[in-house]
Amino acid sequence: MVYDKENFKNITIKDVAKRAEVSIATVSRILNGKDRVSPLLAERVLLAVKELQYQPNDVARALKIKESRSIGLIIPDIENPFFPALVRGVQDAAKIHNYAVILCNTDGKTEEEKKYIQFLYSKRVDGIAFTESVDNKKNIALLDSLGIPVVLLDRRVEGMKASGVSTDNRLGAFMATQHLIEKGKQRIGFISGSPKLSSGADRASGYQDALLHYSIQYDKKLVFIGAFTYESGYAAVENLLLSRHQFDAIFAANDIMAIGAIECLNRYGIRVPEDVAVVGFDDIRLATWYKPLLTTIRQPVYEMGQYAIKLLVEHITGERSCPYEKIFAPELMIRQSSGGLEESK
Amino acid sequence: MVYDKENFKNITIKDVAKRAEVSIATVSRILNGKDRVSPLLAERVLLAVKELQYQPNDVARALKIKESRSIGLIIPDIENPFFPALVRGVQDAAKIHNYAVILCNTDGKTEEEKKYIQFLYSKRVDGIAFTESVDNKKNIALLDSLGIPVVLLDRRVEGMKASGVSTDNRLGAFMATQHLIEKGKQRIGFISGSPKLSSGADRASGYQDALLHYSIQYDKKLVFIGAFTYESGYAAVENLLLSRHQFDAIFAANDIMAIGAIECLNRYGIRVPEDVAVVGFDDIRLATWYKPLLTTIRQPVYEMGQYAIKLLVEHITGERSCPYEKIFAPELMIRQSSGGLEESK
DNA sequence: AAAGATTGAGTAAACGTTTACAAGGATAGC
DNA sequence: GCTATCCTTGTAAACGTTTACTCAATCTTT
Repeated sequence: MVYDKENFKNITIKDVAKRAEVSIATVSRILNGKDRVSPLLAERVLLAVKELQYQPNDVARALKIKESRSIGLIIPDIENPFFPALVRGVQDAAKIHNYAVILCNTDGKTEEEKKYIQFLYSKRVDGIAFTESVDNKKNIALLDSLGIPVVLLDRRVEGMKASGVSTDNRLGAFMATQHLIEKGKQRIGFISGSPKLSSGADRASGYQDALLHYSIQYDKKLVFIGAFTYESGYAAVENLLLSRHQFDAIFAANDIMAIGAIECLNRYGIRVPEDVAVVGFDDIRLATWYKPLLTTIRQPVYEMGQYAIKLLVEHITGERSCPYEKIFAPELMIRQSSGGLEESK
Repeated sequence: MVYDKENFKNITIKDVAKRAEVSIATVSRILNGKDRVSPLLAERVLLAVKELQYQPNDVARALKIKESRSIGLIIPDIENPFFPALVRGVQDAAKIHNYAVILCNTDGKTEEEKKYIQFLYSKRVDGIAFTESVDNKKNIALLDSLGIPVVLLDRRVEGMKASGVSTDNRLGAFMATQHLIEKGKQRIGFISGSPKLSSGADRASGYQDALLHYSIQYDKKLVFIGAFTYESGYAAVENLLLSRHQFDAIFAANDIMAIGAIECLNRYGIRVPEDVAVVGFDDIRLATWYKPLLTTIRQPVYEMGQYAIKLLVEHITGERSCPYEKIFAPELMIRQSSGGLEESK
C-alpha cells in the first residue's frame, strides 16, 4: 500500500452540500442539530453524508469554535505501576465526554513538564490533568497564565490555584502505622517518598501522627527518605540493617518500595512477616500477586482518574468556576506481609 | 481562579506582525525558517514573539497544511501489564518527532476499535499505531480506505496491507518449550492465548514445533485455550488438575496466565518448580518480582513501541511507501519457575 | 385580506495559519 | 545608465468549519 495523500481527496462539508443541493450552512446545522431545519432537507443531507462517508474535520471545527475537544494528561511514567489504572480512569471518563487524551511522560523532570505544557498549549488542548513531580508552583502558574483549566492528580492543592483529586494520604499513613502498632510492633521503620510531594510529606505526617497517638517515641534513625522506587526501598532497608538498629516492622510510602524492602530483607535471611512486618501504600495490582501478599493502603486510583476528568470537564464548560478539592478515603488492605488478620502475641 | 475564556485573548501571528511592524507572512516565514529573510526583520520578529509570549496555534496550522502532528495509539488495555512499556516506547519515539499521541483503550472490542478509528480520523491524526484485538482485516481495510498510515503492534501482518512490528512468537514459543524439554520434562501442558490473534496462533505453533522436533507426542488433553488473562491461566490449570492427566510442566502463552497457573498449582499444594516447571511469555516487569521468579520469553516491548513509531513516521513523511514487517528476536530468560539454570535429572 | 410575526435557508465573514503570486529594491551585466 | 536578475517582503487566497445577518416564504392575527 502506498500512502499517497494525493489519492485521498478528503470530502468536505462542501461536497455534502453540493450532493444534497443545499448550502453548507444547512449541512452544518443539520449535523450539529442546534437550529431547526426541515425534515426534508435533513433527510437529503443525511443521505448524502452516508453516501459520501463524510466525517467532519475536527481541526477546522476546533479552529472555528476554539475548542479542540482534547485534553492533556501529564504523568511521570506510565511504566510506574501506579499510573496505568489512573490513566485508564482518565481515558474512560474522557471518552464519555468525547475528549481525546494526549499522554505525556515527564520522568518527573520539571523541565519536561514545562515543555509538555507548552506543547499542549500549542495544540490548544481544552484542559490538562497533571501529576506534577515536584511541588513547585511554577508550572501551575504557567498553566494559569495561559488560561488552561487544570486538575492536579494525586496531589494536594496548595494555595487553591487549581482543582485537585487525591487520597487522604495522612490518614492512610496513620492507618498503616496504626495497623502495625496494633500488631504489637514498636520499632517501625519508615521509608518515605519524596517529601517535596504532598503525597510524600503527608504520608510522613501520618506515620508520625500514629506514633504520637500511641505514645511511641519517634526515632529518626528508623526513617529513610526514598524516591518511590524499588531501588530506594531496597537501599533503605539495607542501610537500616547495616546500621544495626533494631526494628520489627517497616512502613513504606508506596508498594514498590515495600517490595524492594522485602526483597532486601529476604536477601539477608529475614522473614516477612515473621521477623519483620511490612506495609505498603497504593495497593497496586502487584500487591496481590507478590509473595507474601502485600498489606497496604488502597487508593481508589481508577476512580481518582475518572473524577479528575469530571472536574476538568466542569471547569472547561464553565459549569464550575472555583477550584475544588476532592479527597478520597484510603482503605487498609490486610494481607500476609503484615501477618494477616490474626492478632500477634 | 475562574477559567474565563474571555479573559485570555489568545495572541496570534497578527499581533506579532503588528508589534514587529511586518506582515504576517514574514512572521510565518521567520518562525518556520523555510524562506530567507533579512536578519533585521528576523530579530524584530523574534523579539516580538518573546515579548508577547506568542505560541503558534497548531490547530490553525494543522488545518492549513493538512498535518495535525498527532498520532493515535489503539491498544486493548493500558492496565494489562504488557502495554505500559509499549506505550512508553511509542510515546518517547513520538516525542522525538514532535507528535502528540492520543491514547485509546478498546478492551479488545472490535466495535470500540472502529469507533476510535473514526474518532481519530475526525481528529485527522497523521497515523495510527494499532494493537488490534482480533485479526479481522475489516478495521485495517477501513484505515486503508481512509488513507491513514497504520502500523500494527505486536501482530504479524497478513496480506501486506500495513506495516507491523512484532516478536518472533513462533520461535519464542519453541525456545520456551525446548527449555522445558531440556529440563527433562515430557508432559508439557500448554495454555494458549486467543488463536485468533497472530501472537496466540504463532505461540501455539512454536509449542508444537518443539514437541515435533524432540519427537514428543502432541497431546490435545494438555492444551487449553486461554484468553491472555490471569483468570484463564488459573482456570486452565484447575481443569487440567481435575482431569487428572499427568503433567510435569506448563508453558503459558503469556506471563499473567503463567502466574495464574502457578497460583492455582500452589493452591492445590503443588510446588513450582519442584513438581511442575512453568514458563511464561513476555517478561513483564512482574516476572522478576513474582515468587518464584518467572522463567519466560522476553519481548523487547519498549523497543517495539519505538520502532513502530519510526516506521509510522516514515510512512507519514512518504519516506517509505511499501509496508515493512519488523520482527524482533525473542530471548529466553531462565529463572526460578522452571528450575533455573542447572540441568535436572 | 393585509400586516406583522415566525420560520427556514442561504450568504458571507470569520477562526489563525501557510504560501502562491506580485511587486519593489537592490545588484549585476552590458 | 538601462535592462535583466535576484532577493526580500507584502497581499490575498486558501484550509473546512460555524454562525451572525439577511431575506423570502409561510403562518397568525385581526
